Amino acid sequence: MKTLPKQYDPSQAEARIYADWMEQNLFAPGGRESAESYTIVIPPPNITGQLHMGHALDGTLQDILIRWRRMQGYDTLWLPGVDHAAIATEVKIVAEMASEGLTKADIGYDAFMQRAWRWKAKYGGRIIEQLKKLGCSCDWSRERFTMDDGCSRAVREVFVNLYEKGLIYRGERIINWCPSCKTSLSDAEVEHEDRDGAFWHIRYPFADGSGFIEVATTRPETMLGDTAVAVHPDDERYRAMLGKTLILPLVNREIPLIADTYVERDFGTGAVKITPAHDPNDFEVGARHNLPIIDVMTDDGHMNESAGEYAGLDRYEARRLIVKTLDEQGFLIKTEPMRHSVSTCYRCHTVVEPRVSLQWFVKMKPLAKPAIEAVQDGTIRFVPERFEKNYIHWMENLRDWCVSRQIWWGHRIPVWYCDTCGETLAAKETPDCCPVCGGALRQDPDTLDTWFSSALWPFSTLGWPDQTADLARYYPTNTLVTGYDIITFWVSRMIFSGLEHTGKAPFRTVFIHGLVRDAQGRKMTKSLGNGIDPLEIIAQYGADALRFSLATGNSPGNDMRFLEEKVAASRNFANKIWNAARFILMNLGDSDDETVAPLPNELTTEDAWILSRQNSLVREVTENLEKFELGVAVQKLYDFLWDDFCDWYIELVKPRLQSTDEQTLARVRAVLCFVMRRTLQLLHPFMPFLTEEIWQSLPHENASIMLSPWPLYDDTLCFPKQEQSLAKVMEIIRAVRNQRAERNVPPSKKAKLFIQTNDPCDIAPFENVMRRLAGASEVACIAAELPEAGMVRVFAGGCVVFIPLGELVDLEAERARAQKELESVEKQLQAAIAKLSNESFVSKAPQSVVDGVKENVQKLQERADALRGM
RNA sequence: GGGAGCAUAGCUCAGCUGGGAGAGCACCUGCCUUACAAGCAGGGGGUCACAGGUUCGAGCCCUGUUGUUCCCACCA
Repeated sequence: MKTLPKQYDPSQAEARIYADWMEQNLFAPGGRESAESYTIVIPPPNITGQLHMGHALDGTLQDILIRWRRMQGYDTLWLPGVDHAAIATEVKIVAEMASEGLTKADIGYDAFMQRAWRWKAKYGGRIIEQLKKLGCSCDWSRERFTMDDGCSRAVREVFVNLYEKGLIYRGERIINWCPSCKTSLSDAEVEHEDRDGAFWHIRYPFADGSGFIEVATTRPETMLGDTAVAVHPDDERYRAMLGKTLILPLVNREIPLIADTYVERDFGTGAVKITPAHDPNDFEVGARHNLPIIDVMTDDGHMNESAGEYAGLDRYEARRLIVKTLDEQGFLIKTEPMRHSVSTCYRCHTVVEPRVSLQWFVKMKPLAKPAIEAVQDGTIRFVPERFEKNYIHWMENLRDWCVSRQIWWGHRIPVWYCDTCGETLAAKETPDCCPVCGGALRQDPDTLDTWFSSALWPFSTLGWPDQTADLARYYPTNTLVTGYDIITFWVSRMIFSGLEHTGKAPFRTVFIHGLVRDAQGRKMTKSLGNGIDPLEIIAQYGADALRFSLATGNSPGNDMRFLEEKVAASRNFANKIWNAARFILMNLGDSDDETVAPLPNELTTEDAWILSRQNSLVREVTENLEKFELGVAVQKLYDFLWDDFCDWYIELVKPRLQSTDEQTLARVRAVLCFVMRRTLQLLHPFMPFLTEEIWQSLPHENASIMLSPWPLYDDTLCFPKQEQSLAKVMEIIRAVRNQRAERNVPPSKKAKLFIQTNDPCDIAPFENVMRRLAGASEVACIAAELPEAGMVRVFAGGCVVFIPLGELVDLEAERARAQKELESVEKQLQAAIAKLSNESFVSKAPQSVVDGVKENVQKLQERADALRGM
């Protein structure tokens, strides 16, 4: 006889089991040529640090899906990898260098890149190890990196293709500039937050001395770059002044007063200073009016030489000084406090500075159209559906995508310039010399937005642009699992990229989950220091417990709070299953160790009951998984295992396990093992380690539970009649327990049970069970009511149960209790009768509902009659 | 300025296409009943935010209100 320790110890089991899976190469697809494929590509974690709880959730959900599909027989591929996370990583490396007193300029490009690759090796590797600890069954042989050779090739291919189609262009535009990261950002990479600021009203005098015009601004330092003031053409207040010239205070530059419909008459003073170099709207106004563009800032947020005496000052210092000077010179009219939106960098949260510069852009309109259609026509489906609206709205309002970045860590833009003849060349392979004049070439120094390569992830990782076997087999992928926070960054770009470059949508379903928050509902962030390390949780409670608690009570698209108590509860659940397995093992005969016994031909009521319940469970869990209702599925598994199987079935079966009859024993053992095995299979995607560990201990056919087939609903295991019978028995036991507990009857004190029933055959086989579970000394089925007084009388399962509890029975109290119960029953009865006498209810409600009420009336009636008899 | 989510037991949350208000934790009572005290049995606790509406019937559908969170948006 095998035995297991009393408590499940994940820390000793998990590493061993994972190593075993790897040894047997169970994660890689293949060997199922005739099967349909099922593919998930991992949202590649950034190499900036380590796994956080969000990754743990993301990984758990993917692993549940992939393990389930694998057991269903699909040829499953879960393709892992990590993302170079251009800006984020560069910022980290620069910070690390700063702590050593070094800068990028100090060490130069090559040394910096070496350092970055070392960083990648270290942190990329760490993240992979963490995913393994979680139990993720990725095909590690296909692990990819967004900057590996294959992905880099795909990036060049895409860039050049887009360039040749005219969908990528270089132009001088106003873009978002992060003065801290010193690079351009795309619109998506800018966050907006409301901050308290001020609205400064400034006097701009006319050159001819005929007074002044009042402008209001939140960023006075940009006035140094003003090249006009604009008013609305129909604004009566200013119409007469149009065409006049103003003198820009502090700078003494002459600038025109122009008219443009962009100006809102009701806002501020109705007169707007126009700074084409530092405001996107002003840039457009400037373009319409041919205004000069005067850039007054440097790339790190300081004032440049065009700022005259303010040159060299930080932009905020310059702001203070300018306001002060304006005030001193009488130009400042007033300062009103104003809360307004400022744009910040999504990586470092520095206030972004709009800036005119030469950048590469992807033309979005033509790419967005098919990407919108693919979602509208259902080619791609979001779960939950509501995110489709988000996505479509965003795609419909896209501006061109600024893809060039002024940082080193990333994909170099595959464009070369010939300084000799001025040729610009976009090429997939690095050219030797200018194809036009043979002169020397200089590659564009910029790199690409990190999302440019992530956008290609579903196909670049499968070998594209080559038509590889993997690409043919596993692309398009099936399910993309990710958080709603990167729909715009990533999901949308994968969709239009997939459609444009492969002609196919990259995935069928986008399964969206929410954020994992802390116990107070706050986002877990480094600055708050409220992050919880998944590895510590795993070390303490086990990966299964973590996975289980992340899956439980989590509904698609909704945020969840992380509570350690929940993990503890999951750990308890794991231990519960462990002990159920222990119990089964203890009761197996020596010969049962290795052989899987078939289900017996003859089933007892409780056998049929548990098999039937489980059969329903199989159907429901499968349906829930198909609908991505993972949280519902896992709850059902919990309820079945703990309540039905442990609390009832195992208890019901204990008397039979005392039997000395080999056949009886064999039958119970077979059912126990069968149910346990099948439930483990259903649970395996959620708790892979524990289920494998137990699977190995029990008689089993497949070498690993991973190789076992997903259970199927089985018509021959459906026993509604036995389910009903057992429900009746359970109800009786519960009612008796309740009465005993209410009266504080000590467990040692047994009492005889008289059960008045029309179907004694349903009850008789459970005499032993009732002795154990209901404190019965013996059980007698009777046909008619017992005339004797001094008994507790309860109604349960359509029966009346009489319990002689001797001196514990207080007749008066019994009568009072009966009276109270009668009142309640009559109330219910009246409500039910009223329902039935409602003509429209009877005619309009479904028959099954009406029948249910009728049945209920019958029961209540019987019960009321009996109660009146007391 | 648009759009979305959430509001259910003391806490954290489930609740699929309308018909029984639920789970875990916490709380109270009694149990070391030879699988499990990380356990067993029993129990208390909810006008399902508010107000209308649709329906035989609403936590669920519709409208509005309040509170809250988030996304999008170039009003200086």
